[in-house]
Amino acid sequence: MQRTRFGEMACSIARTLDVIGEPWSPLILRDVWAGVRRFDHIQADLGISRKVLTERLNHLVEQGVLKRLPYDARPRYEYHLTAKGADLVEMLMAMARWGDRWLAGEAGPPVLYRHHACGRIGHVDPRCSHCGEPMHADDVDLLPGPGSA
Amino acid sequence: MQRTRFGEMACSIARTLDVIGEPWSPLILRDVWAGVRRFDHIQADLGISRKVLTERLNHLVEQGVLKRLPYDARPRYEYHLTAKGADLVEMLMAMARWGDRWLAGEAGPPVLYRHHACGRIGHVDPRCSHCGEPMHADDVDLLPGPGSA
DNA sequence: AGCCGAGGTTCCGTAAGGGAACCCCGCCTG
DNA sequence: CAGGCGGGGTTCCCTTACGGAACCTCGGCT
Repeated sequence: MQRTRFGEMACSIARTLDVIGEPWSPLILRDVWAGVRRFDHIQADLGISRKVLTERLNHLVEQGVLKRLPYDARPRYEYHLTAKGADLVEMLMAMARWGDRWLAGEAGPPVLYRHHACGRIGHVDPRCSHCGEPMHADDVDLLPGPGSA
Repeated sequence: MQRTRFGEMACSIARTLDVIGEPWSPLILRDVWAGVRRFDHIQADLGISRKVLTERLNHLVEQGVLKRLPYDARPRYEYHLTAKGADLVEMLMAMARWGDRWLAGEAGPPVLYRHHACGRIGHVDPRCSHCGEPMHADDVDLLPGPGSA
């Protein structure tokens, strides 16, 4: 999509959208994260058109978020998260958390997250990187940074 | 955009995308969060077409993420975050954090976040809601939840 | 030799974004 | 009280990008 490119804006949210903001991209990343790594499997899981899936995968690989790895002597490939891509997962978990809170119906959340360190079912909780206290909408002031040209 | 509706999927990420996944929507929310609340101001700030801005604002209001408030005796309106919308800000901060880490150039991040509780410049750090330890891509297992029908 | 299956590519029809012009309506000014 | 202004949209047309289905390719298998 996106006729207007966001990447030129002095805004990290806009720049991030330039990488993963196209339709389907977050869901493709979710699939790869969850272990659905092959073209046909992703296509079947999401019901996305093969054309668009090709475009999205290429873009995500170009952006260094996914890498394409052969898994057979034949030309067969799997897509895996790079370190840059794995770092996006916390954003996906924040999205999932919001959906769980505000959009899950009676049935409850469709997916649960078990934390390795404590073994319990939990969710992400955004904390300040300095003091560890909660960091929500009203807990911050926005200031111009060095790259605010 | 989105010809395919994501809302029916048993996935909180997909459902969240149905609310804020259309092009421009996260940037509109960022603007409102940052205090740019009026139609013409948002339009000028983003360079979005007025038609699309109207559509997005209506959708976000319908979804209960924004509310439309009069600010004058004349028919003049401002858009504000609802509680549901304010809760989305942690997702925006996660996006901004990723852009700051991976896409900011030499100049550094365009925006800094000052945390009220400690007064320092920081960023969001995703922590487990139970044990408070870091919660990144490799720190969780995904399990089917009650709403996984 | 012929088939299969993964991973794409091509083609066409339709819907959604971009841009610019236009409209409405309450106030303000002369 | 006529005309202008400014916020907040709406309308129109053009172009681009998605959706879907068909087709292609290449290695291996029977």
